[in-house]
Amino acid sequence: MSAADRTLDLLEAFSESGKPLLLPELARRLGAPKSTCFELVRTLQRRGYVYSLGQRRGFYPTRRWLWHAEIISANDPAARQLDPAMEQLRDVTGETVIAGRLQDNAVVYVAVVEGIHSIRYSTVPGAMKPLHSSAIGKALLAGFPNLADAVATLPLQRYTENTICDPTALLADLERGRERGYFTTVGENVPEVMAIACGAQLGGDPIALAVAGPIERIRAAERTIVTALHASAAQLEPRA
Amino acid sequence: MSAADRTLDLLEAFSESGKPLLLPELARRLGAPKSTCFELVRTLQRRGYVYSLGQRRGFYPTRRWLWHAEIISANDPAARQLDPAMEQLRDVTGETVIAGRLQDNAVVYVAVVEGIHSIRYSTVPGAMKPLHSSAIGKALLAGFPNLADAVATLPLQRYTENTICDPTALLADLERGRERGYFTTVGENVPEVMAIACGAQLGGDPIALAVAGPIERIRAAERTIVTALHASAAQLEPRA
DNA sequence: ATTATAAGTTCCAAATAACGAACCAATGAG
DNA sequence: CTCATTGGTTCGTTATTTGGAACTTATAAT
Repeated sequence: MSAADRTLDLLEAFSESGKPLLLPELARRLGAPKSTCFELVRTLQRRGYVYSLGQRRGFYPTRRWLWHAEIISANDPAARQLDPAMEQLRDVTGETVIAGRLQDNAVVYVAVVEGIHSIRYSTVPGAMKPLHSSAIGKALLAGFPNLADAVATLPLQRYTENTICDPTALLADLERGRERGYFTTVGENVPEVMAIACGAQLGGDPIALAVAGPIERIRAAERTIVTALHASAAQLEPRA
Repeated sequence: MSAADRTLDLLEAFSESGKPLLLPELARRLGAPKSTCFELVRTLQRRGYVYSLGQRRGFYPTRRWLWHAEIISANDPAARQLDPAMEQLRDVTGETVIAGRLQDNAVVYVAVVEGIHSIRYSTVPGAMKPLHSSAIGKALLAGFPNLADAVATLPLQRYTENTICDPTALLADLERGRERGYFTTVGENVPEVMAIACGAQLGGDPIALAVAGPIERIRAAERTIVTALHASAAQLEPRA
């Protein structure tokens, strides 16, 4: 395993633990020997990305990560493309708009623009959702070439009474989505929440856009939302 | 050079460029062969930390960095130690309080608590200052074992008419600071701004605390500020 | 004080990633 | 349409890093 992976593992380990870690504990979390972690920590320390709390009091990442990450995020060209499209979508629908992409057999929300209603679907960038019970997940799944195989390997865990846990039913649902050009979840992941999604391209990578909110409001505006979604998706990749 | 270093180099390269980079350009910035960068980018892409803008349109880091960095920074125990001490210092002095550490022959502000006056020294965490013209820089310099050599290698760039650009004069100033236990700048970096700083330890790493504001106010309160600074510095490292 | 425990550090053989060159493919110019 | 340019990708050898065990040092308990 590469040291780059190790570095990311370390970042995630501290992000998850939320507290300083001692070398053996870090080693346990990274699944690496102490000596390897030692070397890694030493490198990051030399570069000012990790500091020591003192002898036997553990290590912790510095704000240098945040510093660079903020600058990078502020200049993110994807966000520059995405944000206008998503804000327009929010303005047309009034509902929360989400962009998601695939990551390790799950959906990760890469951008969120919250709706205008006080009762609205509320979430954060970075949140992760299962593929089979989120509208974005379905839209992304539908892009798979060998769909049946993909579906067969998914856990299809149940989240609500509406969750589709049967592979055949899920395939049918996806097929229906493909035909009409959009995908929905109706309380399949979070009760009371309905979302409509369609696939899009962001710089070659497949993503999906979704509009989410209370079931009644979304269902009532389904036509409008679908039209707006398709327009936004098309707007994102004008040259594809 | 380790892949961990390479990963940090990449983060910094994107932070500095502020725009997507093509593989050859990235390789140039990292000082590494294309193939190495390719492998690195591929790894980061697989982990969701970098995305491709599309064929020949370059790569860019995702918000996943920000996501983790924010969580980590929110739980930073150094900030937890530092913030109370700095807030207390702010309450006693009424002025802006800064904590800084060394980074690549410069001071970087790691934490800032702004003062209560409407006319006050105002800055942000992450700001960088030269060693020879900032109070924090002087306090950190004074911790160097071979001080004369260190001073000799510094550029000593002029910022204001008060900036000390002569190595001998700077050494004398530092020596005076060592004797009395605190360091000052009086309009040497920013006109009208005076700061008083002293060294401290934060988990073994040397840092410095400073109180900064308009020259007259700081000078008038010099005694009070120095006492409060020493108390805070001692409070930070109770067991050193 | 003494000892036990566990963190931090070093070392060397074995595994792995880095490097450079060569190759493929997409864009843009003529 | 063809060709030149250049970004992206692969491959095998070389050099590094990794990983286990052994060692040192600091804390905690007796």
